[in-house]
Amino acid sequence: MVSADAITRPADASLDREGETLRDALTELVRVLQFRNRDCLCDREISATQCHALEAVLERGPLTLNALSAALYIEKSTASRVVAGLVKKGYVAKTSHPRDGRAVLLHATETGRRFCAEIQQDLLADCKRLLSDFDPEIRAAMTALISRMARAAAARVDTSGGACCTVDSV
Amino acid sequence: MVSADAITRPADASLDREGETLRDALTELVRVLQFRNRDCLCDREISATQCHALEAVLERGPLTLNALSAALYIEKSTASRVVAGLVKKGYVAKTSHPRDGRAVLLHATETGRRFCAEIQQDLLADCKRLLSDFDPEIRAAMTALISRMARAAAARVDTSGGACCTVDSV
DNA sequence: AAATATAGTTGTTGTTACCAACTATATGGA
DNA sequence: TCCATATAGTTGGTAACAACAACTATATTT
Repeated sequence: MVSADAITRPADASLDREGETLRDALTELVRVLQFRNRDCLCDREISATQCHALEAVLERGPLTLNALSAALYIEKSTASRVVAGLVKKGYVAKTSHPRDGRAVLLHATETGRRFCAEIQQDLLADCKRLLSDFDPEIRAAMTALISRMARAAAARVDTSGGACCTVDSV
Repeated sequence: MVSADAITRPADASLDREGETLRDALTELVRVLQFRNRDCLCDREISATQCHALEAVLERGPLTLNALSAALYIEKSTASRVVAGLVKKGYVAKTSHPRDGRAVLLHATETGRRFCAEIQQDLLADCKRLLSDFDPEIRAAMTALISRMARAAAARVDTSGGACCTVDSV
């Protein structure tokens, strides 16, 4: 359906069409995944943001709060409270920074590590189910590309402190 | 549903690996897009959810509140308040349902339509910029995949009105 | 040593989202 | 017909998330 036709057409037309498809699909996907995350996580009494924070702490080693807030694109005050929740649940521990008395270093606890692994396992199963519909070669290319897309999208985001514009509520 | 042994999977290891990549990329993508949406929309003093609701009303014609909440996977009370915001801003109008005195029909106003088109245009530009980095054939495959993924993910979500903790799909 | 900058915390507000309780209309059965 | 039950939306209450602002405590620079 897309193969020969798309190539003979002007690149612009297919880009337009694909852009629309992508936009709509991404909109829907984000919405669905938000929902799925809520659904999957609330069982375990952890929120999506807390889960992201836990993952970030695990993946990127000991982190300061500032680094975490940058990684999640959220304000440091939000990060502070999210982390407070994780600490209360025993998934994350704070230690003081060896070289900076103001700063805090966040570590995942062993419980936190196991807990996160469980969740990751579930999400992995979900992703594998999704992927298993596709041919192996295509699958590999596509995952690589989505990954690249995520990075590209991330790169374009202005992470300057999660600053928004005027939040003038109507 | 097809049981695992009914299908011969030649590349289980690669599926594992790709599943992980996909999971991580999706996590990041969702986060980035949430942020982008916030950032892009707050300019215009509309929230992501309100925007989704407006889109849904536009795309699916006159909708009842129940239908809207199903489309967005949110509780009807949430939908009610989100719509209240849109009505206050003049983007959506309520009319009474011709055949059901309890129900309400939601229409987008002309202002709402134009407003949504603007936003969609911006997001489209964004998606096109993203896509333009890739080769046309790959691009097409990628959009198709994301589109399909969104549908697949949506299909697996329990849309029974935003109910939480109904994880049967693991 | 004083001024300035930075890391986190806390106060406050607004949105989103849930569940529960409620009102008003519809529908089905006795 | 009339009452019971179901359904469509709204409102109350609560909690999480996320923003900005103001604050404390430590670092750094002048």
